[in-house]
Amino acid sequence: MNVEKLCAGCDVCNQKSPLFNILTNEELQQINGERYAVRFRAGEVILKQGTHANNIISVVEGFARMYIEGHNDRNLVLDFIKPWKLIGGPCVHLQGRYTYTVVAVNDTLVCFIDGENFKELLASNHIFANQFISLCSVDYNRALERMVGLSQKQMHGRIADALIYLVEEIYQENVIGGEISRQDIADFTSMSKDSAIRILKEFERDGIINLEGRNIEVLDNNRLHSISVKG
Amino acid sequence: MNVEKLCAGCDVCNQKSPLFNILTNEELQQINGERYAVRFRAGEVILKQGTHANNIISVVEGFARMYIEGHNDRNLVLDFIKPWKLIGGPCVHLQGRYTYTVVAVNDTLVCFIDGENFKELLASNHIFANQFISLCSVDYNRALERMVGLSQKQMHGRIADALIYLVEEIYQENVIGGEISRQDIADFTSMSKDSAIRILKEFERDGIINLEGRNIEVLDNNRLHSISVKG
DNA sequence: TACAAAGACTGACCTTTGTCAGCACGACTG
DNA sequence: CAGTCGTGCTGACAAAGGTCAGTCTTTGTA
Repeated sequence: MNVEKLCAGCDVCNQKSPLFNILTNEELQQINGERYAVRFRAGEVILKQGTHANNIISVVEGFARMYIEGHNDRNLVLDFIKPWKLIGGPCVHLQGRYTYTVVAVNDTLVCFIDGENFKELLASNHIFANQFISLCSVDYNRALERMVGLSQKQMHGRIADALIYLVEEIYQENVIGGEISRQDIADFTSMSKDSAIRILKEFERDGIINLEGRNIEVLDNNRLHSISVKG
Repeated sequence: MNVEKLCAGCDVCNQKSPLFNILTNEELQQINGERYAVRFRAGEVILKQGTHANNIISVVEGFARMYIEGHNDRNLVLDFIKPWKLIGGPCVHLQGRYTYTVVAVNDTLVCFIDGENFKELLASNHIFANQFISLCSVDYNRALERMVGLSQKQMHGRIADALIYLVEEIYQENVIGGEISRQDIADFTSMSKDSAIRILKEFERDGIINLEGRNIEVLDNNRLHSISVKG
């Protein structure tokens, strides 16, 4: 596969990635060295839980799902991934295995950045390191927040949280697209698929959302927020 | 209060803290500058969720509980804190508010390190920064693991996980001491106090543990692990 | 010493959530 | 065109877990 076709090189491409914005051309070439880009088709595994964490990946185009393969064949969806999400930092840093799997939902273009190169860059540029720590901190705080939500809210609140997150953070419009299945929503909110469907239908009957095939249109954002708070 | 009585200064004291081990005396004086130590009595709030995150705290002596104040007056215990745990990194880095509360369980001696000094040290010593990122990564991966456990395992598995963690990581002996109440265990495993008591009693009847007042003695570690895996 | 206040414990009951079986519908495929 | 596979959807039922009221211990304290 011709990598150059996919990506012109970090010094051009990464102007778009906010984290890489501050780097000089020399620094970009440092991570560009062993970098390679791969295009994944929908459904393909980008990164597999349990494999050795050699690379930090940067999502350039497309849409993916990041989840933990948990107990009793159940998955816990951690996040839905858009550009320019950086994945794998913590695992690479511990020189361990990836603790989650990432799968392409749509066709997705991904850059694999060598973990050691990335670490060297962190060591040589402390502003970059500082920004990386901030990114990790955001992820950490979000994980704590979800931990509380998943363990303390009941189904209505969890579904409301999921819809709010998808609408406000991921889609940034009122319609959640057909890429996301009912099973995805169930795995994101940690409930059975049947229960997720039931709650969605209930929300539809109450005029909070509108279901058209797989699409979910949010009609009453305020009510959703109030359900989220009530738990 | 005379701080010097509590702590002789970082250049002496922090030989014990693994993270601060690698620092030179000059670097230690840099964080020692605005550092102060405070002794908390059992039950006192060391750090309150929602207050401005100015300090990174390092627990020097004692035992504390770190929890999130969640929904419907329920708490989620994130961790039990021994020396030399460092707390507050992510929150300080985002220049935000603390997202959790830390309360002394026993009398506890704590060092408050100025967040800005700490960040400067991270910027000037990349080995230190690297170790700090590793610490954060461990916390992050642990949070993910707990997220899966709390949301996918049922009560027996969650109690087993809690007991294993307390015995192997916190107490490092077979007896979990009376500092930890049934409510703490309930808040750590995200269930009601009554349910936690029920499961503990059941484990006692099955000969897996022995309850003597508040103390919990683990008799059959293997069975505990097998319950943890089964979910 | 006696009383009060916490915390541990138990049983009965109720709510939430999962499971399972079955149907409907659209998208492939032989 | 028929078949089948994946997914959405529904109702009946079962299991898990929370709530509540009340009792029993322990501990601290006047």
